[in-house]
Amino acid sequence: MSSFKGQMAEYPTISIDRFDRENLKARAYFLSHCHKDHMKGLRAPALKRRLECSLKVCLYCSPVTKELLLTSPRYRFWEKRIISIEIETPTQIPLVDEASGEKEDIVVTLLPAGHCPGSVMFLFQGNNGTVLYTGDFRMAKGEAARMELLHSGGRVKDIQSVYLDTTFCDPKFYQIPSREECLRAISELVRSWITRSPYHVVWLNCKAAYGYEYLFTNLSEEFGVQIHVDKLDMFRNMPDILHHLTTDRNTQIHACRHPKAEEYFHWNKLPCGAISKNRIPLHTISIKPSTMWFGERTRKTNVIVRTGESSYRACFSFHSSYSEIKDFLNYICPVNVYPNVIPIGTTLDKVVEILKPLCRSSQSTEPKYKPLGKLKRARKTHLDSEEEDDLFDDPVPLPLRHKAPYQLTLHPEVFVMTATSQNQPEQWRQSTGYLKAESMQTIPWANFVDCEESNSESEEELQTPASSQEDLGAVTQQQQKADVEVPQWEIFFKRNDEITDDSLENLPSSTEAGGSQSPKLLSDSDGESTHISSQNSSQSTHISEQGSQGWDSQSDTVLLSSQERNSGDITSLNKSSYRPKIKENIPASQMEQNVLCPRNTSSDLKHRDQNVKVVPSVGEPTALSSGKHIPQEKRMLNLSTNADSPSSSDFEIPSTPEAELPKGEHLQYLYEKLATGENIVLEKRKSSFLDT
DNA sequence: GCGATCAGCT
DNA sequence: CACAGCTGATCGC
Repeated sequence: MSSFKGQMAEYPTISIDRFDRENLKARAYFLSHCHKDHMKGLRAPALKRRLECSLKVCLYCSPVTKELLLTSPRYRFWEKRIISIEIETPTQIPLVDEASGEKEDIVVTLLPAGHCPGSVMFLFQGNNGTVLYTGDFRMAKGEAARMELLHSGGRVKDIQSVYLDTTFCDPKFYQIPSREECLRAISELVRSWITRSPYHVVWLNCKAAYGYEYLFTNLSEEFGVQIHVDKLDMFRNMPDILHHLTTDRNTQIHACRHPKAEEYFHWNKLPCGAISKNRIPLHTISIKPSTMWFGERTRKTNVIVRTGESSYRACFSFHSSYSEIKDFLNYICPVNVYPNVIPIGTTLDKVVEILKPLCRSSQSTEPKYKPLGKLKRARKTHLDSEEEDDLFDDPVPLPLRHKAPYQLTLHPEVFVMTATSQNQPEQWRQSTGYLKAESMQTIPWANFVDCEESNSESEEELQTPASSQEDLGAVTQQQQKADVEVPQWEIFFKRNDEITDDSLENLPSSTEAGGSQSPKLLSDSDGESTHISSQNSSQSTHISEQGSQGWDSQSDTVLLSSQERNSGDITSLNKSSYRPKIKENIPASQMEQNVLCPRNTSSDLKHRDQNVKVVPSVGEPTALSSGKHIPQEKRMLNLSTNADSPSSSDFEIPSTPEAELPKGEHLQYLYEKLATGENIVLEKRKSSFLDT
């Protein structure tokens, strides 16, 4: 639960994720995602009054967050005051004190946070330095290195402070199984059940919160059935989610809810009341997504745990694990870090004690070595100087700014005038790291999941199902093709530890992985659940059978490697495909928007290499960022036919660092590619614009 | 009646 | 396991 008070030391005139008390006088508001604990005061009378008395104060958030927020009537009054900002698009925002007229500008960039639909981190750049507010986030190891806008001139930006999601910043949460690992396990459990008969149904016992959508969409995609939910109104403009959901109870996968759901389930009744189909009783299992973790010295265990005859708990986390948090912070290496969350059972001091050593101030004055090239951290950089670095002044060839961001200036008054078009963006960039199952499997040898799950009921499905192997093959090909077309520039950001970790050496061959070496993902635990968090006894019984097998029998490092091995998957998962789209509606306001949003800021900010002199139209800003340049008509076709959203991966997003580790010759090849990468990328960019 | 807060429960 | 959020009780306006 966030204990962030809303204000950052560097920019106290803006408020983020808190809207009460001192935040009532903020010059601008920011909402990182649509979870209630980040919306405190957002619909309180005090803020409502503030809004009525002010002409300029606005709320800034991602397009998806805006849509979700405005779905609720209680927040409708914000409608004219919300300005959505495209992901990864540095945007200048005026901060005006309406009493004095005093004004300063700040540039904000929204970065996908992987927490729930629409969730973002905010990167602020202004006169008081660059700061990053993470909101709630889940980022896999190595993922920060692939966020282009965290970099400048080939290096990590000089970030003064990070306001960090420390929900799991405790060594006991050392590892949380990767998203795709969990998804795969759940998927296999679902498969093992619903393929038995049309009367075998699964109830996903999810909490009332955004964040499970990628589970729904992936299961729906995989099994070709829609997920039954209570409400889908909020997704009406996000076909990629909407098409996987239904309010029709006649489906084999349910995620509906009811206050007495548990009681219902006890009587074999679904929360929606369904109990039979064609007068034949349903056979139901429940799967409850829960956070499971593994301490540093805890052996890996199952991702799915059986908690009753028909009840399962499946690993699922919206937040980064301890090691993911540390990896992230270590990479960013800010001067200061401020925890947003003090997990119960720990203290601010303890959290800071963990995090401080990863910050610059506590490290040697020598710049930290990063394989990327030399660091130029020593110098205090401001917006200007920071962005002025020559693209090629580093020893290693540097990538282009592939995602050359647009720079917009948003003025509230402009927004009001363009509210109509703002409300109907035609294509959204999903701000969360959502994924399709296929997209996880980008690298052939990274694909064996260290864990296969088997239904304890009987069938030992240790082998990767044929279907997923086929998927894998297809994706792999695609990815390899992408590798050729797109410089995998992030390899230059690869850290030493990533390269030298044991993920390569210990990576089982595919046959190994598919065979006896696969640990179980599932275990019976009827009633007890301590085996997951504890490092002891009861767990070891589950582990022991794994302990005699291959890498699982190795020590802690191997345990960790299972996570690392998968982290790349996470990335591709996060980045690749989940892009809810707003239905197309590109009105004349497109032009209007171009007129109303003068691109007058690039010069101010000297984002030299990011300085694209085109303002995206409201409806079509992301052809570039989504890495696709499908003619508009085609895209519309896509929308109207199938949500089979172009599992379009971000063309510039590589897959896993671990998975991606190229062999020597491949590396050489990539370097060569990089040298010529500019043209490729520029062409893509241009064609994107042309498409609009 | 509404909001804020807290306990209880998932 | 913790999370996110609901319900219901209580209190104050």
